[in-house]
Order: sequence, then C-alpha cells, then structure tokens
Amino acid sequence: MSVQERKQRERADRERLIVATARELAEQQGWDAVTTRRLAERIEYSQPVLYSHFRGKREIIGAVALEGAAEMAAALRAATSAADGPRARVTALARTYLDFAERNPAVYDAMFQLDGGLAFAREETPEPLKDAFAALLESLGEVAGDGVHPALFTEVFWASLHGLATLTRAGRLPPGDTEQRVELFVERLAVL
Amino acid sequence: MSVQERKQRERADRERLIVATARELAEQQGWDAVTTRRLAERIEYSQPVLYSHFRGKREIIGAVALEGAAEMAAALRAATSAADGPRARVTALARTYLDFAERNPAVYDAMFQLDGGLAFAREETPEPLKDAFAALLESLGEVAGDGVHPALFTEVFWASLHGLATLTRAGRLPPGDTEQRVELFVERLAVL
DNA sequence: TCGATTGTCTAGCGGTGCTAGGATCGAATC
DNA sequence: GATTCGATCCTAGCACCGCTAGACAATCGA
Repeated sequence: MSVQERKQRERADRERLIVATARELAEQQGWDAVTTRRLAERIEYSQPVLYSHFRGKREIIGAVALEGAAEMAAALRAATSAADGPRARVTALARTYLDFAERNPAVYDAMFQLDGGLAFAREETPEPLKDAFAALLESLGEVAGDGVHPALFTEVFWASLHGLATLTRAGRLPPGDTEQRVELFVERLAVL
Repeated sequence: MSVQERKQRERADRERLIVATARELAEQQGWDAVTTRRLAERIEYSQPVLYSHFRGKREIIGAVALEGAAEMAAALRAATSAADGPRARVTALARTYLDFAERNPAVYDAMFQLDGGLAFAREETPEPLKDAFAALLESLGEVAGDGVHPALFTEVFWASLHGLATLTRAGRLPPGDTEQRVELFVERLAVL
C-alpha cells in the first residue's frame, strides 16, 4: 500500500465526511444553516479545504442530492418488490416516496428544490438520478394504461407526488389528510 | 385634500413601486438578484426606506405573492368562464395555471416556493390566497366525482399541477410534452 | 420664528460564498 | 541524515448580503 494510495483514500474519506456533515447539518437546521464556515468548522478543517473537493456550495448540495437519489431508488425498489400485484405496488410506491420526502426533507430539497448544478432528463444526467426515475418507471409502467407511453405516465405520476410532497411540507396544504390524498390519486391516475 | 392625505397617497404609491420593482427585477434576473441594495437603487431611495414599508425582504416577497395570487385567480376565472362544459373548463383551468407559472416564474416562486411569511390553508390566510384556491375549487368541485370531497379533490389536482409546473421549469422534466401531460392527467383525475 | 416631529440618508454591524498568498509539513533525493 | 521541493493547508481578506443605529434635513404646529 503506497503512500499515495493512502492519501487518496484519506482524501476520499474526507470528501464523504463533507457530504455527510452537510446533509446532517441541513437536516438538523435547514440548508440556510449550511454555510461554508459552519461546515468547515464541523469537519475540523478550514474553509478552503471544501473548495479543494468541490467547486462550491452548489456542488456539495449536488453530492447530497445524488446520495439521496440512490437511497430513494433503493427504498422504492424495496417497497415495491415486497408488494403483491400492481395496485399494491403503486400504493406502496407512493407511500414510500412521500415518506422519504417527509423523513429527509433536506435531502429531498437538495434533489428537487435547490440548485445542485445537476443535469436532469438529459443524456449527461448522473446515473443515480436516472436510476431513481427508472425505479419509478418499473412499477408505474405497468399501470400506465393502453396507448399511454410509460415514461409520460411516470412523469405525470411523479409530478403529482412531488406536488403533494412539497406543498404539504411547505404548509401549503392542510396536514393530516395525506393518506386520503394518496388513495384518491392512485385510484384515479393508475389503470388497475 | 389635506397635506396628510397627499403624504399617505405618496407613501402608498411608493409601496406599490417597491413591490412592482421587486417583481420586475425578479422576473428579469431571478430572486437572487433582488437584493435590498439593488432594489433601493432602482426605486431611487436608500435601503432603510424599504424597511419603513416592510419588515424585511421576506415581506416584500410576500407582497409580490399576494399580487400574483390575485392575478392568477382572475386569469383562472376568465379562462373557465369562457369554456363550455366541465371538461373544457378543467382543461382550460389546467392550461391557464401552467401558463401563468411559465410566464411569471418569479411570481410563482414567490407564491409557492419561497418563504414570503404568509400563512396558508389556515384561518388567517390572506384573502387573495384563499380566493385563488376558491377559483380552483369552483371549476374542480364539479368534477370531483361522487363521494369525493371537493376540497380534497382540488388539493390533489392542484398539487399535480404544481408538481408539473415546478419540475418542468426546474428542468427536471423534459420540456415540450407539457400538453400531453396535461391531457393525460385531466383525463384521469377528473370525473367527466 | 422656533421647537418638535417626521422623513431620509450615511455608515456600519455581523454574516455570506469564495480566493490569493504565505506558511508548513512530509516525501524523495543527495 | 540533511536538504530540497512540491503538495497541502490556513490566515486574511474580497465583495457582497440583510438589516439597523444615529446623524441630519425638511416640514409641521405653536
């Protein structure tokens, strides 16, 4: 094990520490509290060290978003594979999605609300993001209905989930009726 | 016409100028560019003047949001009243909503993405916001379907529209297929 | 005309993201 | 083992942010 290898490993460790700390801080106190100074202090390095790993704060948000996308994809697949039949799968998918958004608000923001400098719905879209969409597509494609393109249906279904997630969390919708809303729009949107 | 009345009128004028300028600047260069300094410079007063009208930047965003809500409500009502039959009304509503979001991205952000310090879905919710929701409810209530609470249906429909609007504008959804998405989810969600 | 009040401005506080340039440390060479 | 030298890191500082205290000028009422 060469010295160089050890250094690379330590550098990678520190990068993970930065991302994990940013995420933790964001979940604890919101993204506004994630300043480069506070972040640097928490990882016990000076500010400029952050910039040797990331181009700026935006890229750090992007890294948290990618981490979140991978987790969300895994959660969605776990939930849908444990469900029997299309209806149960779609319901499980919707619940898991909203649950993820509620349990990890900062990560969800990093993925879909904030600017993490990531490309979406494009060729150069990072793999975790594509995969998260694929996870949605896997369960939603089968309930798109005849003559409806699975990707288009998935986009619409996803947008609805996203709308529910964000409006609920931002206090734009009365809290509490989430379950009813989910049932209603699963029932209507999906062809079962 | 007393001197005091003239002063009050001038003060109200200036307040409108602040809101209009903030909105204009936000639409031109994004809300990040709306700093208190730039805003003050544009209205040709010093920074502290802003604070004699509003508690802070947040309240200015809130004022823009209220203005936007009133406009959106008017646009929705104009569109739906010009349409014949429930189906045409709902489609017109959806198109108008998304069109408003696309044409006035900064205002839309002020209403639903940013923190304007406004209360939503509560007793003390400002009138324009309640009225915008009412405008949605008027056309959507009639297609909620039997046994489904109109308000609940409106919330779900609205959330879907909101999801489409935000994901599209943030580049999270491929642009261009908006019309197809609208047709699909109007067809599915509404009971026609 | 003079004091009080109102209105506005200048200047500055503590914070932000980000970076230039110097200090330090450790690895490789002689 | 001493010395060089490059990589690594930190101190200090930039321009900007939202917001406010306190000085100043204009206006009003007596």
